[in-house]
Amino acid sequence: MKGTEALTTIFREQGLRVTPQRQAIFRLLEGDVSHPTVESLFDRARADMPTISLKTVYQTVHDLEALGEVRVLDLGTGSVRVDPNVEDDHHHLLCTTCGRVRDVPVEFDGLNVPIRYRRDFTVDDVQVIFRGHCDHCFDRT
Amino acid sequence: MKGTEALTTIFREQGLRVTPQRQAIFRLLEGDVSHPTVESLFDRARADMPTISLKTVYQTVHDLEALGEVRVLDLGTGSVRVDPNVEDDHHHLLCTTCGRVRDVPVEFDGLNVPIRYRRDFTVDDVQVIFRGHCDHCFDRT
DNA sequence: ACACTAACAACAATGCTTGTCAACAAGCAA
DNA sequence: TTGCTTGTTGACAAGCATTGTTGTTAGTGT
Ligand SMILES: [Mn+2]
Ligand SMILES: [Mn+2]
Ligand SMILES: [Zn+2]
Ligand SMILES: [Zn+2]
Repeated sequence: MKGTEALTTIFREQGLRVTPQRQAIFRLLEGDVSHPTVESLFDRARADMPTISLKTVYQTVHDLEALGEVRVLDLGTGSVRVDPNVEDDHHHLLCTTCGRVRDVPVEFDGLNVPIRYRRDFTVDDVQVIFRGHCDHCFDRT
Repeated sequence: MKGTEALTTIFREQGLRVTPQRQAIFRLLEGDVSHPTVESLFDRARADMPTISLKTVYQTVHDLEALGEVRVLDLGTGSVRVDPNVEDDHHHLLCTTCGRVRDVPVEFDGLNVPIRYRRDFTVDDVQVIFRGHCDHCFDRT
């Protein structure tokens, strides 16, 4: 994801307005590697802006997604995760106990559909989810 | 997934009761490769049993899942899919337009987390989703 | 400063899934 | 068979994440 100033320019170019709410969300997302839920962004934004609404956070996240500045991930945890890392092609490690998400770079080759199963189908995107437990949660079993 | 008679035995062994509703669902799932939603199972079951409730279908699907007879997949389509194919280790091809799901056998090697990213983490399961479009939907673009 | 209109907060509504509970029926033993 | 025990059913309400609605506010280009 680009920086706040760059995003400001991009938003204006698209006819989108840059509000204090949106700037707050830009700042929260910049460099965040935690893959936060929208709700958690909302909670953190509310610390500074008590009147910001959840809808506004959703709205801004979707706008960022439409501009390719974030990716919205559904890892099957019930709520969606926002990933500002769109620069590196990567997959995800998910702790099914605490819900923490970690990036995994794409280092394995050969991840594609065998040709005979590709028949009648065009693949646009591959999502890989490694599910398991981080050591912190593993110890507490 | 095992056959209806085998499932009947297994359910009774577990202290679960085998009702006409459950047998109807067993029959619907047997050999179904469409990865149906619970709602679609419900609709089909209702054809024969007009009074069956959606809750009952969810209940039975979850019981089957607990016994390892089906897998419940969340492919990010809004509702969950039921997969009676637990015999073959496989991944999925999803058409993001029509929602159709197809199996893809695991033929690629090397699908694992690079060692240095595996640190502090134990991987239990890998889910791969290939998203794209089937030819039928591709033509209508 | 002005006018135009996107974005805001508040609130209601949606869609999928689960909780509650009284009536029911499957399974088992006598 | 018969009756008892207990899991299951169906109807309805509730939960949770996300989106729709709406009158009002405020960002933007002029
Ligand atoms: Mn990521
Ligand atoms: Mn499958
Ligand atoms: Zn954990
Ligand atoms: Zn399709």
